Amino acid sequence: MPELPEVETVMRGMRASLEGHRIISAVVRRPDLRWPLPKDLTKILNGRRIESFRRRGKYIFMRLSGGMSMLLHLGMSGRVTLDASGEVTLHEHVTFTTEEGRCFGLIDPRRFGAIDLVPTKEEDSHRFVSGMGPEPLDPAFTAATLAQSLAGRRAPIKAMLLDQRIVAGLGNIYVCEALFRARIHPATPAGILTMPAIRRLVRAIRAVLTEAIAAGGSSLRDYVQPDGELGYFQHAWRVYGRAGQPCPECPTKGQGADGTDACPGIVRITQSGRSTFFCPRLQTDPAAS
DNA sequence: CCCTACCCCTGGGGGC
DNA sequence: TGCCCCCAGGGGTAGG
Repeated sequence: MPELPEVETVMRGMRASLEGHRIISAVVRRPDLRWPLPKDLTKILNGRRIESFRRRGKYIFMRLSGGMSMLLHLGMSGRVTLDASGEVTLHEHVTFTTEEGRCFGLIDPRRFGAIDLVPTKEEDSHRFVSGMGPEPLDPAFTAATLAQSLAGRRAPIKAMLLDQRIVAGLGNIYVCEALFRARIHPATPAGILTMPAIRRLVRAIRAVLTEAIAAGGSSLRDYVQPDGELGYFQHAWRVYGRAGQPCPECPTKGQGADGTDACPGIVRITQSGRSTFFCPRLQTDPAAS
């Protein structure tokens, strides 16, 4: 679940309360997450100092003393607790304690999340992140590079943007929101997008992610910030989860002298098994005209 | 290579 | 109240 803004928020929360701490215990209650946890996780982590944090796409690297990094992925339902009392809750599969007296744990009911260890020097060649596309908030992510990645592709732009090899960190919510802001129909074959459309798309992706991070992410069923605060970007969604509701940017009702321009409201369709939300009036389908 | 369908897993919500 | 079906933020793999 958590997409880039939520992962960024989680990472910042961890950084604020854990940087500089020394891990003195790691308790594994369930090793069977998306992949089995490293067998000697506890032994390897014990005694290491938490030096810094880094996010790549939807993954968090926690850099530890001794040149070791712990890689963390939250899957669909993953959450990090930062609980000074150390109280363990249901589905808290791993719990760490620091010398400074703080506990942090991974809660993940669906267990699609993952934890792995990698030498810090080899972070970028870890199989989870090698082959990942550019960071969308990095200057290296431009209309030119995105156009190059989309050239010749016939898959819908929605599916392309969910592909982490094209651009890192986007998920279902922010792809829907970015396509709406860019006025692009989600079913448009990626390769036929014009350069102006791709430029709008890059701007829209940057804007929606930046705004969402500033809001502390979107609080969904499972996700809250590590400090327990709620992100509030879900109130800023314009199309996601709003099927049947009026489009926030179309005139309401009875527009145009003959009424032909009326907006039917936000529509939900299914693309490769996942829900897509869009405004059929503003996000025009090139195949329909 | 490209693309779709399906699978992993648990829980919440709506309809009956 | 209970049950059953659908749905959910991700992503890897198998197969056409």
